[in-house]
Amino acid sequence: MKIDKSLLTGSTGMLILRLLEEKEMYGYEMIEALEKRSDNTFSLKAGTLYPLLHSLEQSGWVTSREAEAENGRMRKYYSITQSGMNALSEKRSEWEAFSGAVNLVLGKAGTT
Amino acid sequence: MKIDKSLLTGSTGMLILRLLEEKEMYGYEMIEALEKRSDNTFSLKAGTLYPLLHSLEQSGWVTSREAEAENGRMRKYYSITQSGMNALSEKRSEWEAFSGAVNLVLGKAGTT
DNA sequence: TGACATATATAGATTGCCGATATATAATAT
DNA sequence: ATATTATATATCGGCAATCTATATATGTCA
Repeated sequence: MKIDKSLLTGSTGMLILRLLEEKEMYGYEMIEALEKRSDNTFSLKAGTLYPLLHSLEQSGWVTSREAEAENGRMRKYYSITQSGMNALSEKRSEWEAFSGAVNLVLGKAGTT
Repeated sequence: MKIDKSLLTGSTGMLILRLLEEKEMYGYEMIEALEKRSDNTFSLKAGTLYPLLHSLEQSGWVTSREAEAENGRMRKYYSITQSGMNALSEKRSEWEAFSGAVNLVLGKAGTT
């Protein structure tokens, strides 16, 4: 099914932080990981991700290092910081509250 | 808790249609109803709602009629159309897919 | 009378994401 | 050898959704 893009708004940063909570990753890798882990529901665009990573770094939620991959390519690896973990935790709570409230309005039972 | 506004993006139309599915309502009433039914999580602003209602009407998903309330005030009552019900059903499915995918990435169990 | 709640409306600003485009290298196909 | 595709990062312009601020008008209460 085609998801209205605007539904995604605001949650992308949280999803990226969540990926980095598990392991260090580089941008391109995140796009594929997000697609796979969401059962092909999300396909984050490069034009969305890279600026977002820069803003996450500016916020101090992630740090980056450049490194050469086995194949000789240069990649920029991102890791989550402690501050980023706190932010993720906060965003998780917001998501719980938000989705719970939507479900309340929609009239679905037991989804808090 | 303070919900990041951008989380709401794209779902507001669905929530309004959902309210109108139950009964005819006027704008101001919807703001209060949404606030109440979401446990004070959502507080839709008038500057968001009224333009949204106009666009829902333009899409043919709602119709409006002006009527005088008991107190003599003029109100604009909105009702959902058949086409609006179809749209709501579609948006519900999108919401299920979207929130399910977010929960997949977040790593919560059993939230499809 | 003045303040506040009710009720609808529009304009301007902000934000988040996408599409398009650019650059560069590695892998694969012809 | 050369062309195409996949990998990898990046920026810019634009659109859509929401908010803030503002405007207008009426009813209610102190």
